[in-house]
Amino acid sequence: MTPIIAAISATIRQVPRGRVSTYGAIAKAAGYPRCARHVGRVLKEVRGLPWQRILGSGGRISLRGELAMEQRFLLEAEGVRFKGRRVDLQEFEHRFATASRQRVPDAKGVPKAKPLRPKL
DNA sequence: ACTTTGACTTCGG
DNA sequence: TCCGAAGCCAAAG
Repeated sequence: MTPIIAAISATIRQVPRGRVSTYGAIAKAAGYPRCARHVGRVLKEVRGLPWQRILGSGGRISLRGELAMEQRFLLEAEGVRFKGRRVDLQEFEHRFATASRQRVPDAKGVPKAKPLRPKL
């Protein structure tokens, strides 16, 4: 379990029944903005997560085939309503309390502090 | 150290 | 609204 996977898993678990979040929002809340793809990776690998509550940008389901149908079914079963092919995020998106924890809390000393985006 | 791999996102047409 | 391309970045091999 790498730190990023742990952080993302924990963040996903914070989304309550009847609410949803997005890959990008989870990534940001977990302290890893721009790592939306990793959220997908975690959802696939880690078992026991409320995977159905995570949607793509705009509240659209980004899965294909039967999984997509199942996701929609599960969400509607817990009270999340769809407007066409998407969920109204204004109404159902979960707001994380502490907006965003910042980065990985270093376990040891604080030796390597590299700029987040060296390249700008 | 390098390449491939995504349950992604944004932008143009 | 629906693609395609480009950008993204840690993990895995």
